[in-house]
Amino acid sequence: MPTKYKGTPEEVQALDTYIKLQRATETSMSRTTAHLSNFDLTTSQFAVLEALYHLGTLSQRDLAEKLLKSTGNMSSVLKHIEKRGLISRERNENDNRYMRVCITGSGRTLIDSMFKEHVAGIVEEMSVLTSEEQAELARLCRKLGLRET
Amino acid sequence: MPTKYKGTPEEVQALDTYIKLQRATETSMSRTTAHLSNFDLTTSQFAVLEALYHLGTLSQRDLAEKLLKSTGNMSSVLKHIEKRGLISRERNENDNRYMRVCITGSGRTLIDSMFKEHVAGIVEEMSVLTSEEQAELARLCRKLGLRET
DNA sequence: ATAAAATAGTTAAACATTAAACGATTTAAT
DNA sequence: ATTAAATCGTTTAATGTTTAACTATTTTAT
Repeated sequence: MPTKYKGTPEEVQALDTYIKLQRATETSMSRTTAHLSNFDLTTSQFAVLEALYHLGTLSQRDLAEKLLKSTGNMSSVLKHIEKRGLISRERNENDNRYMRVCITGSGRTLIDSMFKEHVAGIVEEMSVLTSEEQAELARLCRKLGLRET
Repeated sequence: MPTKYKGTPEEVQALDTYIKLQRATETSMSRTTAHLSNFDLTTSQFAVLEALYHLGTLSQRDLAEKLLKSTGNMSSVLKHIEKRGLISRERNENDNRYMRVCITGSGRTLIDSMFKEHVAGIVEEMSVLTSEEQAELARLCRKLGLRET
């Protein structure tokens, strides 16, 4: 998907890499999250449940930081999965500003029932790349995302 | 950001690569589109304008395919930038099902005024990678996105 | 101790996004 | 020619998302 933009070779390469990164990520994420609708989960809801499942109780602030989302977004997403009984919330007794967000038994059961399938989809998605290519892609992403060595 | 998941080495590497790809893309896209708010443009609105600017008149269906979005989404995004006078729409005379979406003079002027800055931001973002690294990242993304050699 | 600053979470407004139902138009099948 | 199927765009419902204003709580400065 080379851009139509006429620029210096440096600009053309940066734009080309940029758009390919964007497209590949979009399509990869789309393919690997399509099955979530079978469990009536949105990608955001799944991300929250998965974080709580693997990391344990977190505050909404910590969740927002882990997931790169705003606190307002957390309020909204948590409201839905709380209503469905997949998570529970209570005030932190030591500091009443904080909420302690926990995954419930029901939420844990749901993740238990589908996480293997989820991982299998990701392994399948990544299997077009060799182990060495995956390592190199991870390295380049780390360098790009952190903007540091 | 290695996952907590205990799996086979293949699973661990796939998950690690997957999450790094997702995070790097999110942060890169976030950094390179932050300036759009200076022009009262959302990323979706900018994507539409940029496509029309560089590709010329397109139908809403074609726009949706280029941008990997639904036709319902196109209806919504186009409504906003049409109201603002940045694009115009008319029915295709040969086939009345189609809309012909054009960027207006006003829309063109807006993109003219900020596209160089946009490109500069992307070049700056990508500049943490050498030219060879960018080429390799593009290659890996192409392979991953298309799921073909 | 008290006032100011900082922090956590909620809410509202605005826009994005999709799926599904829908109406309008065109094409294909017979 | 008529019917059936396909295609394009719109709308609605539901959810996601951010920013900014807001409340409540805690911490800091004096």
